[in-house]
Amino acid sequence: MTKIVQIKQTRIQREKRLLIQKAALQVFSEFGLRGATLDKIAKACGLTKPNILYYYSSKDEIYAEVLQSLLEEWIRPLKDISENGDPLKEILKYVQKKLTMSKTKKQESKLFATEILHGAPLTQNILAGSLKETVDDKVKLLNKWISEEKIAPVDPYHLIFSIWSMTQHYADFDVQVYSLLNTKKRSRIFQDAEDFLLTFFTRCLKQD
Amino acid sequence: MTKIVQIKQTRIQREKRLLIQKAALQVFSEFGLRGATLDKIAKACGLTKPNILYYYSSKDEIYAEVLQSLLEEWIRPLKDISENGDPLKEILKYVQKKLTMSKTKKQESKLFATEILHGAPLTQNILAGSLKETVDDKVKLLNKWISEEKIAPVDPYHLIFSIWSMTQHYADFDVQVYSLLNTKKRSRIFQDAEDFLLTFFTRCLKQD
DNA sequence: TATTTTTTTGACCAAATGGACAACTATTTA
DNA sequence: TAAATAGTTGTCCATTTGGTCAAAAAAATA
Repeated sequence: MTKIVQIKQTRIQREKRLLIQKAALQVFSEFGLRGATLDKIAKACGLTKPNILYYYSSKDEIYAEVLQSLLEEWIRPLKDISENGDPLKEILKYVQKKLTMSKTKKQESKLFATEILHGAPLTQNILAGSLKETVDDKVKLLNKWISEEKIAPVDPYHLIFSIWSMTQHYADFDVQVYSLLNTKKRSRIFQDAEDFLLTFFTRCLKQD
Repeated sequence: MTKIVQIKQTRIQREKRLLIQKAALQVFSEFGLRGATLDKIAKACGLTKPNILYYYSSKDEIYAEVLQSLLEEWIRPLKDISENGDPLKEILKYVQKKLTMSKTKKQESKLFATEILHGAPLTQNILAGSLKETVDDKVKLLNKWISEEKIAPVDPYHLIFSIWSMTQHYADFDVQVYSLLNTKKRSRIFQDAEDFLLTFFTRCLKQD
């Protein structure tokens, strides 16, 4: 008796898996892993619960896959900071990219935040692995720029943390941010945020 | 028939309610509202589940009370920014206070973050109410300082957001922060963070 | 078009969980 | 110390929820 392993996905499998992932991202980011239910995901994508379980063997597997595909995307922009560009410009470009992600990938940001907040049970190895590698690499670059007096001296690790926290704040804490701004400022929030952040980091890093 | 309403709490009630609140904070901050179970809370404080429900009528009520008492404490430091002190010093003092809270009140920070992240169902009115009042008040003060040229011009709302996000990051994302730092830097993380933040805000706000 | 394979679903199950309650114990008060 | 009140718990229940399964429907293939 041979076990038959399906290698190639059918068209329907590709479509439905994507559909489920999208719905799952939405539901997980709103309710967290434990607050999300298969029924909610099912409703969100218009499939039945058993049908979802035909494509994924468990809720946890869906979560793991959604998180996995998010993580790669999440780390990527950091890698783009280039040794060759103008140091300050490269950093500001990164800030802008992260801020844009907060605007356009709010669900992803929230899901990531929830995961880390609750101890990163599925992400720890990635944090300590490929993310740490990339961060260490960029820390070296930042230190080089500092020693060459191309940017003002700061702790590069904490500089990176500050970029992450300030930009992601606009996605993760959007409810708070919106609550505190009046209608006028609310409509130009990302514009204002960009102005603020660019000014901020420029003042802090500019070498005079 | 008269309905008897108990006004004064007994000693045991005070003690046990506090015990439950402490345990609940711990469990809620780790698992979120939906991930936390009465059994977990019961175990964490060494009481039985029915016993907990003798003091609180539901899980949601416990959550609401824990969150409520946290919120007041959370907002308070902002109020301490004084019109009378030296502007830059007042702001830096606030940064320091918030950073200290991230160190000593990690659970509170995480619980607050989770609540906001998931739409602040129980907090929205407070955000839009007393917090907004306080923020608006301080925004006025910051604008005054700017117009008097005592600090450099920045958007005061976003300045406040930046303080919140950067300081709270060390509590909420501790797992990530720790994963990325080596042992040596890990042990002086809050020291380094303080140095970084004070330098950062000084460079950004100093009027020359 | 007949056959095989993939996809879908209604009905069902077991475990987890929030909560009720009556009986019992400990504490307070008169 | 007796009566009243407050506190505690074992047991039970209903709902929610992750997941199963066999049978039906749809799609792909020969």
